[in-house]
Amino acid sequence: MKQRTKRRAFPREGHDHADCVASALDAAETRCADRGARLTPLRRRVLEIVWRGHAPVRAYEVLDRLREDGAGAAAPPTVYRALDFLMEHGLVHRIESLNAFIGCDHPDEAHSGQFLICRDCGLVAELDDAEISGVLARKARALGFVDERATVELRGLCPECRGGRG
Amino acid sequence: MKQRTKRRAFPREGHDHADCVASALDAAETRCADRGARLTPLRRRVLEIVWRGHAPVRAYEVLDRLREDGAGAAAPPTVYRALDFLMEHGLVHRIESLNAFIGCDHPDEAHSGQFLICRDCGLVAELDDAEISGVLARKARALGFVDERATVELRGLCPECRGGRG
DNA sequence: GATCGAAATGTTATGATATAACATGACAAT
DNA sequence: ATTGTCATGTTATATCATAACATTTCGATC
Repeated sequence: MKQRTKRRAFPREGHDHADCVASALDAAETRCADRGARLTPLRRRVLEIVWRGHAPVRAYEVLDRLREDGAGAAAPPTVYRALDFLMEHGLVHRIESLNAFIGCDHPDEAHSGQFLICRDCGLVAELDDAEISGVLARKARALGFVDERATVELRGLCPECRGGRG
Repeated sequence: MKQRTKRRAFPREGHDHADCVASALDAAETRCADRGARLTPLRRRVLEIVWRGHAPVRAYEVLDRLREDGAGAAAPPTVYRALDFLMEHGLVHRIESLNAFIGCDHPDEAHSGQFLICRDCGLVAELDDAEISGVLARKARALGFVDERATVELRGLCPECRGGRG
Protein backbone atom coordinates (compact mmCIF):
# COMPACT_ATOMS: atom_id res chain seq x y z
CA MET A 1 0.00 0.00 0.00
CA LYS A 2 1.23 3.41 -1.02
CA GLN A 3 2.28 5.55 1.91
CA ARG A 4 0.28 8.72 2.20
CA THR A 5 0.25 11.66 4.51
CA LYS A 6 -1.33 10.72 7.79
CA ARG A 7 -4.98 11.62 8.01
CA ARG A 8 -5.88 14.50 10.28
CA ALA A 9 -9.25 15.11 11.84
CA PHE A 10 -9.65 18.41 10.03
CA PRO A 11 -7.48 18.62 6.91
CA ARG A 12 -5.60 21.84 6.32
CA GLU A 13 -6.98 24.19 3.73
CA GLY A 14 -4.08 23.72 1.39
CA HIS A 15 -3.86 19.95 1.59
CA ASP A 16 -3.61 17.80 -1.52
CA HIS A 17 -7.23 16.92 -1.93
CA ALA A 18 -6.69 15.03 -5.17
CA ASP A 19 -4.74 12.63 -3.02
CA CYS A 20 -7.67 12.24 -0.60
CA VAL A 21 -9.98 11.43 -3.48
CA ALA A 22 -7.56 9.02 -5.12
CA SER A 23 -6.99 7.27 -1.84
CA ALA A 24 -10.70 6.97 -1.12
CA LEU A 25 -11.48 5.65 -4.59
CA ASP A 26 -8.65 3.13 -4.29
CA ALA A 27 -9.95 1.96 -0.96
CA ALA A 28 -13.44 1.70 -2.41
CA GLU A 29 -12.28 -0.41 -5.37
CA THR A 30 -10.46 -2.74 -3.02
CA ARG A 31 -13.33 -2.96 -0.60
CA CYS A 32 -15.86 -3.75 -3.32
CA ALA A 33 -13.60 -6.29 -4.99
CA ASP A 34 -13.15 -8.04 -1.65
CA ARG A 35 -16.86 -8.21 -1.03
CA GLY A 36 -17.90 -9.08 -4.56
CA ALA A 37 -19.78 -5.79 -4.87
CA ARG A 38 -19.88 -3.94 -8.16
CA LEU A 39 -18.51 -0.44 -8.02
CA THR A 40 -20.05 0.57 -11.35
CA PRO A 41 -19.02 3.75 -13.18
CA LEU A 42 -22.14 5.49 -11.90
CA ARG A 43 -21.50 4.54 -8.29
CA ARG A 44 -17.86 5.41 -8.60
CA ARG A 45 -18.78 8.78 -10.05
CA VAL A 46 -21.22 9.47 -7.20
CA LEU A 47 -18.55 8.56 -4.68
CA GLU A 48 -16.17 10.92 -6.43
CA ILE A 49 -18.74 13.71 -6.27
CA VAL A 50 -19.30 13.12 -2.56
CA TRP A 51 -15.54 13.37 -2.16
CA ARG A 52 -15.51 16.85 -3.65
CA GLY A 53 -14.28 18.12 -0.30
CA HIS A 54 -14.47 17.46 3.40
CA ALA A 55 -17.89 19.02 3.78
CA PRO A 56 -21.07 16.99 3.44
CA VAL A 57 -22.79 16.89 0.07
CA ARG A 58 -26.55 16.79 -0.34
CA ALA A 59 -28.31 14.31 -2.59
CA TYR A 60 -29.58 16.97 -4.97
CA GLU A 61 -26.10 18.45 -5.27
CA VAL A 62 -24.94 15.05 -6.44
CA LEU A 63 -27.84 15.05 -8.85
CA ASP A 64 -26.84 18.44 -10.25
CA ARG A 65 -23.25 17.29 -10.78
CA LEU A 66 -24.41 14.15 -12.54
CA ARG A 67 -26.55 16.23 -14.83
CA GLU A 68 -23.60 18.46 -15.60
CA ASP A 69 -21.79 15.33 -16.74
CA GLY A 70 -24.39 15.31 -19.48
CA ALA A 71 -24.54 11.56 -19.86
CA GLY A 72 -28.25 10.81 -19.59
CA ALA A 73 -30.82 12.66 -17.54
CA ALA A 74 -30.30 11.53 -14.00
CA ALA A 75 -33.24 11.50 -11.61
CA PRO A 76 -33.40 11.39 -7.80
CA PRO A 77 -33.69 7.59 -7.52
CA THR A 78 -30.42 7.23 -9.40
CA VAL A 79 -28.66 9.25 -6.76
CA TYR A 80 -30.35 7.73 -3.74
CA ARG A 81 -29.71 4.21 -4.99
CA ALA A 82 -26.06 4.91 -5.52
CA LEU A 83 -25.80 6.50 -2.09
CA ASP A 84 -27.57 3.52 -0.51
CA PHE A 85 -25.05 1.22 -2.12
CA LEU A 86 -22.14 3.31 -0.94
CA MET A 87 -23.51 3.48 2.59
CA GLU A 88 -24.12 -0.25 2.66
CA HIS A 89 -20.46 -0.78 1.93
CA GLY A 90 -19.24 1.82 4.36
CA LEU A 91 -17.94 4.13 1.63
CA VAL A 92 -20.05 7.08 2.63
CA HIS A 93 -21.87 8.06 5.80
CA ARG A 94 -25.08 9.95 6.16
CA ILE A 95 -25.06 12.99 8.42
CA GLU A 96 -28.54 12.86 9.90
CA SER A 97 -28.56 16.36 11.29
CA LEU A 98 -27.79 17.80 7.86
CA ASN A 99 -29.55 15.39 5.51
CA ALA A 100 -26.27 15.10 3.69
CA PHE A 101 -23.52 12.64 2.92
CA ILE A 102 -19.81 12.46 3.46
CA GLY A 103 -17.15 10.14 2.15
CA CYS A 104 -15.33 7.68 4.35
CA ASP A 105 -11.73 6.86 3.53
CA HIS A 106 -11.39 3.74 5.70
CA PRO A 107 -14.26 1.48 4.75
CA ASP A 108 -12.37 -1.60 5.89
CA GLU A 109 -14.01 -2.06 9.25
CA ALA A 110 -17.72 -1.94 9.98
CA HIS A 111 -18.49 1.31 11.74
CA SER A 112 -21.04 4.05 11.97
CA GLY A 113 -18.63 6.81 12.91
CA GLN A 114 -18.83 9.91 15.04
CA PHE A 115 -18.79 13.30 13.41
CA LEU A 116 -17.52 16.73 14.33
CA ILE A 117 -19.33 19.34 12.27
CA CYS A 118 -18.04 22.91 12.17
CA ARG A 119 -20.95 25.33 12.22
CA ASP A 120 -18.76 28.03 10.69
CA CYS A 121 -16.92 26.48 7.75
CA GLY A 122 -19.04 23.34 7.37
CA LEU A 123 -16.12 20.94 7.41
CA VAL A 124 -16.68 17.57 9.01
CA ALA A 125 -14.20 15.29 10.72
CA GLU A 126 -14.90 11.67 11.36
CA LEU A 127 -13.91 9.90 14.54
CA ASP A 128 -14.12 6.19 15.17
CA ASP A 129 -13.45 6.15 18.83
CA ALA A 130 -13.83 2.93 20.74
CA GLU A 131 -14.14 4.72 24.06
CA ILE A 132 -17.12 6.67 22.77
CA SER A 133 -18.89 3.68 21.28
CA GLY A 134 -18.01 1.72 24.38
CA VAL A 135 -19.52 4.14 26.84
CA LEU A 136 -22.64 4.48 24.71
CA ALA A 137 -23.17 0.74 24.44
CA ARG A 138 -22.52 0.30 28.13
CA LYS A 139 -24.89 3.02 29.26
CA ALA A 140 -27.59 1.71 26.96
CA ARG A 141 -27.06 -1.82 28.14
CA ALA A 142 -27.41 -0.72 31.76
CA LEU A 143 -31.01 0.21 30.86
CA GLY A 144 -31.62 -3.07 29.08
CA PHE A 145 -31.27 -1.49 25.65
CA VAL A 146 -29.21 -3.17 22.94
CA ASP A 147 -27.44 -0.61 20.79
CA GLU A 148 -27.24 -1.59 17.14
CA ARG A 149 -26.26 1.68 15.53
CA ALA A 150 -25.15 4.93 17.07
CA THR A 151 -25.64 8.32 15.50
CA VAL A 152 -23.19 10.75 17.06
CA GLU A 153 -22.89 14.23 15.56
CA LEU A 154 -21.28 17.11 17.38
CA ARG A 155 -21.87 20.63 16.21
CA GLY A 156 -19.38 23.32 17.15
CA LEU A 157 -16.23 25.04 16.01
CA CYS A 158 -13.24 23.44 14.35
CA PRO A 159 -9.69 24.47 15.27
CA GLU A 160 -9.33 26.80 12.27
CA CYS A 161 -12.58 28.61 12.95
CA ARG A 162 -11.86 29.02 16.64
CA GLY A 163 -8.77 30.89 15.66
CA GLY A 164 -6.56 31.49 18.68
CA ARG A 165 -9.61 31.71 20.92
CA GLY A 166 -11.45 28.94 22.73
CA MET B 1 -44.25 19.68 44.04
CA LYS B 2 -46.49 16.69 43.79
CA GLN B 3 -44.65 13.40 44.18
CA ARG B 4 -44.98 11.18 41.18
CA THR B 5 -43.83 7.73 40.22
CA LYS B 6 -40.15 7.77 39.40
CA ARG B 7 -39.40 8.08 35.72
CA ARG B 8 -38.06 5.02 33.99
CA ALA B 9 -36.07 5.02 30.81
CA PHE B 10 -38.73 3.00 28.99
CA PRO B 11 -42.15 3.35 30.62
CA ARG B 12 -44.20 0.20 31.03
CA GLU B 13 -47.02 -0.33 28.61
CA GLY B 14 -49.72 0.05 31.24
CA HIS B 15 -48.33 3.17 32.93
CA ASP B 16 -50.52 6.16 33.70
CA HIS B 17 -49.75 8.25 30.69
CA ALA B 18 -52.21 10.98 31.61
CA ASP B 19 -49.91 11.57 34.54
CA CYS B 20 -46.89 11.88 32.22
CA VAL B 21 -48.71 14.47 30.16
CA ALA B 22 -49.97 16.41 33.15
CA SER B 23 -46.52 16.43 34.65
CA ALA B 24 -44.90 17.60 31.45
CA LEU B 25 -47.44 20.37 30.93
CA ASP B 26 -47.00 21.50 34.52
CA ALA B 27 -43.26 21.59 34.10
CA ALA B 28 -43.68 23.53 30.87
CA GLU B 29 -45.93 26.13 32.47
CA THR B 30 -43.44 26.61 35.26
CA ARG B 31 -40.50 26.75 32.94
CA CYS B 32 -42.11 29.35 30.69
CA ALA B 33 -43.30 31.47 33.59
CA ASP B 34 -39.77 31.47 35.00
CA ARG B 35 -38.30 32.57 31.72
CA GLY B 36 -40.99 35.07 30.78
CA ALA B 37 -41.90 32.99 27.74
CA ARG B 38 -45.50 32.75 26.61
CA LEU B 39 -46.88 29.24 26.52
CA THR B 40 -49.89 30.20 24.42
CA PRO B 41 -52.87 27.88 23.95
CA LEU B 42 -51.54 26.87 20.54
CA ARG B 43 -48.07 26.06 21.84
CA ARG B 44 -49.52 24.23 24.81
CA ARG B 45 -51.75 22.22 22.50
CA VAL B 46 -48.82 21.30 20.26
CA LEU B 47 -46.85 20.21 23.30
CA GLU B 48 -49.77 18.09 24.42
CA ILE B 49 -49.97 16.47 20.98
CA VAL B 50 -46.27 15.68 21.05
CA TRP B 51 -46.85 14.07 24.42
CA ARG B 52 -49.37 11.67 22.96
CA GLY B 53 -47.05 8.85 23.89
CA HIS B 54 -43.39 8.02 24.30
CA ALA B 55 -42.77 7.63 20.62
CA PRO B 56 -41.65 10.56 18.46
CA VAL B 57 -44.30 12.54 16.61
CA ARG B 58 -43.77 14.01 13.18
CA ALA B 59 -44.59 17.60 12.33
CA TYR B 60 -47.33 16.66 9.90
CA GLU B 61 -48.93 14.39 12.48
CA VAL B 62 -49.12 17.40 14.76
CA LEU B 63 -50.65 19.31 11.88
CA ASP B 64 -53.30 16.64 11.34
CA ARG B 65 -54.24 16.67 15.03
CA LEU B 66 -54.51 20.45 15.03
CA ARG B 67 -56.79 20.27 12.04
CA GLU B 68 -58.94 17.70 13.82
CA ASP B 69 -59.34 20.26 16.58
CA GLY B 70 -61.24 22.21 13.96
CA ALA B 71 -60.31 25.63 15.23
CA GLY B 72 -58.91 27.35 12.16
CA ALA B 73 -57.07 25.79 9.26
CA ALA B 74 -53.57 25.16 10.51
CA ALA B 75 -50.68 25.20 8.05
CA PRO B 76 -47.12 23.85 8.30
CA PRO B 77 -45.54 27.10 9.56
CA THR B 78 -47.93 27.09 12.50
CA VAL B 79 -46.60 23.72 13.58
CA TYR B 80 -42.94 24.39 12.90
CA ARG B 81 -43.06 27.69 14.75
CA ALA B 82 -44.64 26.11 17.77
CA LEU B 83 -42.10 23.29 17.69
CA ASP B 84 -39.26 25.80 17.37
CA PHE B 85 -40.52 27.60 20.43
CA LEU B 86 -40.85 24.40 22.40
CA MET B 87 -37.35 23.28 21.41
CA GLU B 88 -35.90 26.65 22.29
CA HIS B 89 -37.23 26.21 25.79
CA GLY B 90 -36.18 22.58 26.13
CA LEU B 91 -39.75 21.29 26.17
CA VAL B 92 -39.32 19.06 23.16
CA HIS B 93 -36.33 17.56 21.41
CA ARG B 94 -35.89 16.83 17.76
CA ILE B 95 -34.85 13.30 16.81
CA GLU B 96 -32.66 13.97 13.80
CA SER B 97 -32.52 10.42 12.55
CA LEU B 98 -36.32 10.28 12.39
CA ASN B 99 -37.25 13.86 11.50
CA ALA B 100 -39.58 13.76 14.45
CA PHE B 101 -40.11 15.30 17.85
CA ILE B 102 -40.43 14.02 21.38
CA GLY B 103 -41.46 15.66 24.62
CA CYS B 104 -39.04 16.32 27.43
CA ASP B 105 -40.34 16.18 30.97
CA HIS B 106 -37.41 17.89 32.67
CA PRO B 107 -36.85 21.16 30.85
CA ASP B 108 -35.22 22.74 33.88
CA GLU B 109 -31.63 22.37 32.85
CA ALA B 110 -30.15 23.16 29.46
CA HIS B 111 -29.44 19.92 27.68
CA SER B 112 -29.56 18.30 24.29
CA GLY B 113 -30.13 14.77 25.52
CA GLN B 114 -29.19 11.32 24.31
CA PHE B 115 -31.82 9.05 22.89
CA LEU B 116 -32.41 5.32 22.81
CA ILE B 117 -34.76 4.49 19.96
CA CYS B 118 -36.33 1.06 19.73
CA ARG B 119 -36.44 -0.10 16.12
CA ASP B 120 -39.23 -2.54 16.94
CA CYS B 121 -41.84 -0.66 18.98
CA GLY B 122 -40.65 2.87 18.22
CA LEU B 123 -40.47 3.99 21.84
CA VAL B 124 -37.76 6.43 22.77
CA ALA B 125 -36.01 6.90 26.08
CA GLU B 126 -34.05 10.00 26.91
CA LEU B 127 -30.79 9.94 28.80
CA ASP B 128 -28.95 12.94 30.10
CA ASP B 129 -25.74 11.32 31.05
CA ALA B 130 -22.83 13.46 32.13
CA GLU B 131 -20.31 10.72 31.43
CA ILE B 132 -21.46 10.53 27.81
CA SER B 133 -21.45 14.26 27.24
CA GLY B 134 -18.14 14.45 29.10
CA VAL B 135 -16.35 11.92 26.98
CA LEU B 136 -17.72 13.48 23.80
CA ALA B 137 -16.62 16.97 24.76
CA ARG B 138 -13.23 15.68 25.84
CA LYS B 139 -12.56 13.69 22.68
CA ALA B 140 -13.64 16.60 20.54
CA ARG B 141 -11.49 18.99 22.50
CA ALA B 142 -8.46 16.76 22.07
CA LEU B 143 -8.77 17.50 18.35
CA GLY B 144 -9.19 21.21 18.93
CA PHE B 145 -12.93 21.11 18.32
CA VAL B 146 -15.33 22.90 20.64
CA ASP B 147 -18.53 20.96 21.05
CA GLU B 148 -21.61 23.15 21.31
CA ARG B 149 -24.38 20.67 20.78
CA ALA B 150 -24.28 16.90 20.66
CA THR B 151 -26.74 14.77 18.74
CA VAL B 152 -26.65 11.26 20.17
CA GLU B 153 -29.22 8.77 18.97
CA LEU B 154 -28.89 5.03 19.48
CA ARG B 155 -31.00 2.66 17.47
CA GLY B 156 -31.61 -0.82 18.78
CA LEU B 157 -33.95 -2.90 20.89
CA CYS B 158 -35.62 -1.84 24.11
CA PRO B 159 -35.93 -4.25 27.04
CA GLU B 160 -39.52 -5.21 26.21
CA CYS B 161 -38.76 -5.95 22.57
CA ARG B 162 -35.68 -7.99 23.38
CA GLY B 163 -37.90 -10.28 25.39
CA GLY B 164 -35.81 -12.69 27.42
CA ARG B 165 -33.15 -12.69 24.70
CA GLY B 166 -30.26 -10.34 24.18
C1' DG C 1 -22.71 -17.01 -29.05
C1' DA C 2 -27.71 -17.68 -27.57
C1' DT C 3 -30.57 -17.45 -23.63
C1' DC C 4 -31.81 -16.53 -19.13
C1' DG C 5 -31.98 -14.58 -14.57
C1' DA C 6 -30.39 -11.15 -11.50
C1' DA C 7 -28.81 -6.76 -10.69
C1' DA C 8 -28.48 -2.04 -12.15
C1' DT C 9 -30.32 1.87 -14.15
C1' DG C 10 -33.96 4.72 -16.41
C1' DT C 11 -38.41 7.04 -16.01
C1' DT C 12 -42.57 9.06 -14.21
C1' DA C 13 -45.01 10.42 -10.56
C1' DT C 14 -45.76 11.58 -5.99
C1' DG C 15 -45.07 11.65 -1.01
C1' DA C 16 -42.85 13.81 3.00
C1' DT C 17 -40.38 17.47 5.25
C1' DA C 18 -39.49 22.40 5.82
C1' DT C 19 -39.22 27.42 5.04
C1' DA C 20 -39.75 32.17 2.72
C1' DA C 21 -42.40 36.09 2.54
C1' DC C 22 -45.88 38.88 3.64
C1' DA C 23 -50.62 39.84 6.00
C1' DT C 24 -53.27 40.04 10.06
C1' DG C 25 -54.33 39.72 14.85
C1' DA C 26 -53.52 39.84 20.01
C1' DC C 27 -51.75 42.06 23.72
C1' DA C 28 -49.01 44.81 26.89
C1' DA C 29 -47.19 49.38 27.94
C1' DT C 30 -47.76 53.92 27.94
C1' DA D 1 -56.14 55.20 21.73
C1' DT D 2 -51.87 54.55 20.04
C1' DT D 3 -47.98 52.11 19.31
C1' DG D 4 -44.61 48.43 19.19
C1' DT D 5 -43.81 43.64 19.69
C1' DC D 6 -44.77 39.14 19.41
C1' DA D 7 -47.80 35.47 17.68
C1' DT D 8 -50.44 33.55 14.22
C1' DG D 9 -52.59 33.17 9.55
C1' DT D 10 -51.94 32.49 4.63
C1' DT D 11 -49.99 31.43 0.20
C1' DA D 12 -46.55 29.61 -2.22
C1' DT D 13 -42.60 27.02 -2.90
C1' DA D 14 -38.17 24.83 -1.70
C1' DT D 15 -36.04 20.63 -0.30
C1' DC D 16 -35.63 15.72 0.67
C1' DA D 17 -37.00 10.98 -0.49
C1' DT D 18 -39.37 6.86 -2.37
C1' DA D 19 -42.97 3.96 -4.95
C1' DA D 20 -43.80 1.62 -9.03
C1' DC D 21 -42.84 -0.02 -13.27
C1' DA D 22 -39.85 -0.17 -17.74
C1' DT D 23 -35.53 -1.09 -19.78
C1' DT D 24 -30.76 -2.26 -19.99
C1' DT D 25 -26.54 -4.55 -18.63
C1' DC D 26 -23.93 -8.36 -17.53
C1' DG D 27 -22.38 -12.65 -15.90
C1' DA D 28 -23.48 -17.63 -15.83
C1' DT D 29 -24.75 -21.57 -18.12
C1' DC D 30 -25.81 -24.30 -21.96
